[in-house]
Parts: sequence; C-alpha cells; structure tokens
Amino acid sequence: MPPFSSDPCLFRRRRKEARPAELLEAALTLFVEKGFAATRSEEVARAAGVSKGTLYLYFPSKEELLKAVIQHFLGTEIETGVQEAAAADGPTAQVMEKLLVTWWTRIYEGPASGVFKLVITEVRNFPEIGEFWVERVVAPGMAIVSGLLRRGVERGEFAVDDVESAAHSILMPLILLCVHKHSFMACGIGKDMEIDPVQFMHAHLRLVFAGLQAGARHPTSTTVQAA
Amino acid sequence: MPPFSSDPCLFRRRRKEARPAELLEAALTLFVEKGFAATRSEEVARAAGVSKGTLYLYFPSKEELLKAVIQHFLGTEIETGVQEAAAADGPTAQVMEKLLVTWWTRIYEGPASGVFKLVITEVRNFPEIGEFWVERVVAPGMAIVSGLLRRGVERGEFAVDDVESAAHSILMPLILLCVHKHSFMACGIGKDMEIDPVQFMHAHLRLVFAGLQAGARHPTSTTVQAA
Amino acid sequence: MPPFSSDPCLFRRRRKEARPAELLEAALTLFVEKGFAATRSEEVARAAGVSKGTLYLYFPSKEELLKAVIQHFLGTEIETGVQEAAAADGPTAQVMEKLLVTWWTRIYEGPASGVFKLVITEVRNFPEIGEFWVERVVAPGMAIVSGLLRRGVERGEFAVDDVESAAHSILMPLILLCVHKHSFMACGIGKDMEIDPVQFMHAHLRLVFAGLQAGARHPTSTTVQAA
Amino acid sequence: MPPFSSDPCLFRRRRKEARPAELLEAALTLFVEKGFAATRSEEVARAAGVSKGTLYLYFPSKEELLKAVIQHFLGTEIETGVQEAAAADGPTAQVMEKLLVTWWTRIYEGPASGVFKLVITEVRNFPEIGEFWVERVVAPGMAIVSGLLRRGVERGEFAVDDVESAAHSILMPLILLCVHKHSFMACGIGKDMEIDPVQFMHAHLRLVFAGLQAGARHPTSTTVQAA
DNA sequence: TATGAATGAGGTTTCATTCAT
DNA sequence: TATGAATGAAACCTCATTCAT
Repeated sequence: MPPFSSDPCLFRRRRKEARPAELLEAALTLFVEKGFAATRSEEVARAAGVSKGTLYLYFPSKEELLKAVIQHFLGTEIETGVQEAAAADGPTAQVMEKLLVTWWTRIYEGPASGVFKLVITEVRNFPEIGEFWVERVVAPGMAIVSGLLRRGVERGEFAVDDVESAAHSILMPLILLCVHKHSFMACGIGKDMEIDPVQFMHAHLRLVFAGLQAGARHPTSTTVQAA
Repeated sequence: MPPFSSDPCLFRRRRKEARPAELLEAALTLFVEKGFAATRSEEVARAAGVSKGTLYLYFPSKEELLKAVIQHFLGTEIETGVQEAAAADGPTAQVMEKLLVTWWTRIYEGPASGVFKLVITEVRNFPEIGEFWVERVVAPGMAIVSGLLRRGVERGEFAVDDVESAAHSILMPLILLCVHKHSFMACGIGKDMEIDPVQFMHAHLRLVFAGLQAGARHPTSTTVQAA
Repeated sequence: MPPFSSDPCLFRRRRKEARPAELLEAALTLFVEKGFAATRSEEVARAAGVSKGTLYLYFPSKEELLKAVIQHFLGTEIETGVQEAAAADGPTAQVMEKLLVTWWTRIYEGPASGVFKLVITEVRNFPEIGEFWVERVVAPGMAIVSGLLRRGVERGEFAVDDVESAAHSILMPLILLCVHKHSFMACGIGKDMEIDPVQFMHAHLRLVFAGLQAGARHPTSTTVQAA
Repeated sequence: MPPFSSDPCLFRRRRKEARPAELLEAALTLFVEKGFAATRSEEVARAAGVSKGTLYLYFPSKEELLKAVIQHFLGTEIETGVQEAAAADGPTAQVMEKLLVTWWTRIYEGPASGVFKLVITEVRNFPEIGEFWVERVVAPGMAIVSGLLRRGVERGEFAVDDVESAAHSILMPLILLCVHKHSFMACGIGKDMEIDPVQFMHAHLRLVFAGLQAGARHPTSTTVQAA
C-alpha cells in the first residue's frame, strides 16, 4: 500500500534524487564539526534522515564520501568569482574590494567556508584532496587576486614588489576567518574578542590597499576610505 | 646501595623524567599529522620508543595526553615575545618588524606552529582547549601587537582606525602560515607555488606597515624598506 | 512488501526479540560459573550464539548486563510464592511445608538459584544490586515465612520466641543449598557426601517443625511426620 | 647506611618473616571483598605495605597466592573445634551448644568467615580449592557435629532419623551467616533487618535442639532454655 | 631483599561495512 | 530502494608479570 500514487512514485523519486545532496550536506557539517575520523558514518546517515545502510547505496565508503563532499562543495564558488572579476571595470582597488567583499562574504557564509577547515584538517591523511584543492581553489583564487594586482600595477595605481606575497597578504586573513568560523567561533570561545567578519574584511582591505597605493604613481586612495 | 634509599638508579630516573617530554613530542607530531582521533595511542608510544602500556603510566588517557600536549607546547613561546616587545626601543615599525620576524620565525620553526593546526582541528571536540588557547595565546599575542600599534599611533608614526583589525591583518597570515606548514606544505602539495615563509613575512609586514604609515604625521617609512 | 512498511521480516524480528533473553541466560550461566569479572563479554556472546558486537547492541556495557541479569531472573519466582502462601489453608505446618517444598524446589531447579550465588558474590562490587535484592527477594521471602509462623503461633500450633530468627533457621539452609548447587556440587566436589536437595529439605523442615511445635498448645505433630 | 644495627638487621629479618603473613592477610581481605579476578595484585601489595615486585618474591603468581590464602586461613580453626568437642562431657545438647557458640563465634569473627565466601566464589574456577576444603573443613566439621548427634541419640537424648541432614540443618545457617557477613552486611544493605549473629545462633540452636529432643527418651530440655 | 618502570597479552567497547529481507 | 541486525577488525585501556638496578 504505497502512500503515494504511481509505483516509481514521485515522492520516492524526488527523495532518491535529493539523497546524495542531503547526505553530502550532513557529511560536510559533521566532518567540519568533529573531523573525519571522529564522525561515525551512522551519524551522517541519521543527520540526513536515512539509515546506515542507505548511505552505502550512494557512497561506497566513508572515505569516498569525504572526497565527494570536498568535490561537491568546492569550485563553483571560486569560479563565479573569476567571472565577476573578469567582467568588472573601474579603479582596481574599487573593483577588487567589491569583488572580495561580495565574493568572500558568500564563501564565508556558505558551506565552502567549512571546506577550508576540512581540507586543512584532512589533507595529510588523504593527499588526493590536496591536488584537487590546489587546482580548483588555490590556483584560481590566486589568479583572480594576482591578476587584479597586476592590473593595478600596470595602471600605476599600486606599487607592488612581490605580487604573490601581496595576494597572500590579502587572502590569508580571509581564509583564516573561514577556518575560525568553524573552530573557535563555533564553540563560543573568546566571546569578548569576537571578530565581526564583514567589518574586519573592510578594515583589512582598507589597510592593505593603503599599503599597495603608497608610492604608486596614481593612487586612487579615496575609493577605499568610503567603505 | 643503602637498603632504604629512595634513590633508584640514575639511568632509570633519568628515563622516567625524560619520558613525559618524549611522549608529548611524539604525540604532538602525530596529532598534528593525522589528527587526534586518527592517531592510535600505540603509534604515539612506538614513536616515543616505548610500549603501549608505558604511555598510560604517564597519561591517564588519550584525551589527557592531548590536553597535556597543548599545555606543554604553548605559552612559553608567546611569553618570551611579550618580554622582548616590552624591552624594545626605537621606531615602532622597526621594533615591531624585528619582534615579529624573530619571534614568529621561532614559532614557525618550533613545535608551537603545529599546535596552531591542532587547536583549530580539535577545539570543537574538546572545548577546554579553547579557553586555554585564548588565555595563553590569543590574548597575549594580541596584546603585544595591539600595544605596539597603539604606541605607533601615539607617537604619530601610524594612522590606524581600528587597532584590533589591524592586529588581525598582521597576525592572521602568520598564523595561517603555521597551519599551512603542517597541512599542505607537509604533504608536498602545490610545489610550484610554495611560499618561502621568511620572505613572505617580510613582504607582508612591509605591505602592512606601508598601509599603517599612510596618512600618519611622522611616517618612519625608511625603516621598513631596508628589510 | 510495501515500501514504507515498518515491518521487517518476521524472522529478523523474532530473533531481535529473543536476543536479550538468550543473552541474559548465557550471561547468568557464565557469571554464576566464573564470576562477573572472570567472564569475558565475548564468552557471553558466543554462548548466546552471537558475536561480540551484537551483545553491545542489546546492553550498553558488561556492568549493565549484570544488572539486567539479576533483575530479569528475580522477583517472579518469589512473587508466585507469596500468592500461593496467601491462598493456602489448613494446619500451618502442613501449609508451610507444602509451600516451601514446591516453591523452593522450583527456585532450586530454576535459574534463580544461580542468582543467589551471583548476588552474594557481586554485591560488594555493585551495591545497587543489594537494594534490589532486599526489596524483591529478602523482604517478600521473609514476609511469607514470618507470616506463616505468626499464623501458627496465633493458632496455638507453634511456640516461637523470635519469629525472625525462626524464619532464618528455616530459610538459610535452603538458600545455602542453592549456593551450594552452583559452587561445590557444580564441580563434583565431595561426591561421597553429596546432599540430595529434596530429601534434605524434607528432613530439615521436619526437624524445625518439631522444634516449633515443642511446647505449643495444639501441636499438629502428625502432619509433618508423614512427609 | 642501614638504619638499624647489624647487617641482617633484626628489623628487616622480622619484616621478612612477617611479610608472607601480611600479604596473605591483605590478600584475604581483598579477595573476599572484591573477588579474586577483580582484585589487582598491586592492590594486595599496597595493602600489605610493599611494592608490586615484592609480592612476587613470596608468591610465584596471583593464583598461587589465592591457594596460599585459603590454606593459611583454614584448618586451624576447625581443628581446635575437634579437640574441644572430644574433651567435652555432660548433656549432649549442652556440650554441643557450648561448642558451637564458642567455636563458631570465633570463626565468625576471625578471618575464616571470609574464607567461606571466598571458597564458594572461587571453587568453580580453581577446583583444587574444593578438595582441600572438603578435607580440611567440611569433613572435620561434619564429623564433630555428627559425632555429637550420634552421641545424643545413643544416650537417648535426641531422636534423629537422618544424622547428616540434622548436622546440615545445624551448620548451614551458621555458614551462611559467615558468608552474609562478607556480602550484604559488609555493604550496609538491609539495615532494618540486620541479624545479630550471636543472638541468632542461640535462637537457632534452641529451635533445632527442641526439634532433636522431641520424641527422645530422655530429653534434657532444660539445658537449652537458659540460653 | 625490594623496587617500580616497562611490557604486551588480553579485556572492553566502538564502528565501518555487509547483507538478508 | 531502504533497513537495521549482525559482524569482526581494531581501538582504548588494564594488569599480571618481569627485570634492571
């Protein structure tokens, strides 16, 4: 007596199609929270509303689930950034700030922020993760920021000796913010010195851009101050 | 050998005194490499050159070992920084750079860098760690850098709106560098875009100081350029 | 097979329902034989025909298994005695003998006899057991026998100074017989002086009743002699 | 620098001679309390005021220690009983009561009472214990009581059908009392229904003797009533 | 003789994975 | 497709026993 109409009933088919995504989401949350090894596969199943056995219908092992989680929640966010960066126009600092604030806020608030913590935590146990990560996250991310920095230098807006390092100076705090969100902030530590992420992002970029513009031929210093 | 002497042979006593440190070192290495949950207590013992049982003579449980590891490898490094910072004199940017480069190089190269990764990884499973971390690392570390920033502002060397954020802009990349050392770099990922930590540290500080000095009354801009 | 039926196959369900009882029985046998601490949980599982892991699906720990064993195999036997005693009529010695012989034979031959040994052995390690024991076994058991003794005194059949002590005189050998069954008798010790339990029970009661009736107003001495 | 005079100094020699007894006493207490398997050999050593290693200088293994404990604390008590019984004269009930009360009180209060519990608990794991027990305790104990019963029958003081059973009726409660002392009473269970051992012993013997004398040719009924 | 650090077999418990239904 | 009972390898931890001093 199936509760819904036709035999490969819509309800079940929809569930079936949604399952992998639901499992991946549950897995991400738990892996980020407790770490891969400390998460029991049954917990993942329960969090996705299915039973232990069902998990194994979709993923052949816990380890494959981990890889699927990372593949699933990466790339897209980064790639949208690339497109936006390429399309933008105007003073580089302004473009860059707009890009970083909107792009990174999306990352910070979405599931990708958790993947940062997860990857850092698990690369050494599963090095395949690393290759994927470099190719899909580090390289494109650096390409965007470095590209904009070079554009700024070419236009005489920035004075930069070492573009790579400057890109790191810009991005590393943003990455650590994501990690922070899923470690200290998630367990209510250091309440009194909590960072407001958006506020910090603005302050950080303002500071770095001031540094980038110092000594440049055509500093567009006003752009950032309004933030 | 007096019959009631409480003095066991020197060799045994020395071993006994050295054991905890040996075990803590082995534990740190493995916990940082594989994570707490994925490290078997026997691995720690073997890495320290003793048997499973011996580990439990010195630490009542794996969890207590973790806490001991974190307590053991923290604090000291940070505290020496505080003293050095207080003793320093001269242009603030110079003082700060000298402090950060020497202090952080020591941290980066020593075991404390691993603890950064470990704490980030395990706080959510063992929140006690977090309290300790804030009290012994975050608070003193921020105090040093914020203190120097305020000194710079008072002397008219820096123009800073938000001291806390600026301190974060300075420190977060250094922290992430430590984490990076024990995740991606440790498994030979991204060889082609490897960061040289010392080189980056200089470039990073130069950039940030340029930003801090922009708009200041008495910028001591020369100090940093020589680095 | 409706897809959302919560009805797993009958075979599995029946097994699942039978498992706890099978495990409890295996556990009782082994705990009585070897003692709690000397019984490995895997032995219990194997004796119940399942694997180590399965035991822990039904009982959260070995200690909980012990408590469950004791709760499971007590109470019922005693309570049936209470009802039979209340319903009986006729000369008290006769009633009492009938009750004790049938009731206690059932206890002696059933699993409850083992629980006597187990409780004696383990109370000091798990004092919770004791509370349960007094409430479910000692108190009701004494109530039955003391009640009948008082009835006998009221009717002038018995002369008893100290009802409690007399009840102990009656019951203690019966209890020790149960313990004996699972210690000496179970390992074939003292073959030449083996006690036949039923024969002893009769002889014991006859002797005690003779004592109880001595000096009574209306001794119903004949009732017992026929046993 | 030995703290006391001559080299095989008196103090150490005395200690050395006392050691086995001290260890046996500590072992008895702990084995009776927790059971053999649940007692750690280090606990025994510490309770005797020596270190783990020292225990193994005196007993080759934990199991041998158990056997030594039982051998050490048995026999003597029983044998003194035999001698006293043989030497006694007068009305059998009187002799027997005197014997049982003094003899058994000594047993109940001394370490032998614990051995009763221990033997019951451990026979099935170490059957050698049983042989020893029958030979040194059960047989002589039964011999004393049966002998006196037969003397009473011969003298026309008692009417007994089954001497063995009567001996059991007499002795079993006394044995259970010993076991009780080390199980329920030792953990403060059933405070409200606690038995006073001496009082119970008198009441018990009075009741049994009344039964034994019922129907005898020359009952010496007065002897017991004074108790 | 006495110690207690060290060992490692063995116990309890967990959990990824399978499989009958 | 979905379940969850069952498994057993493997993790944590204990403790009887040894042995260098």
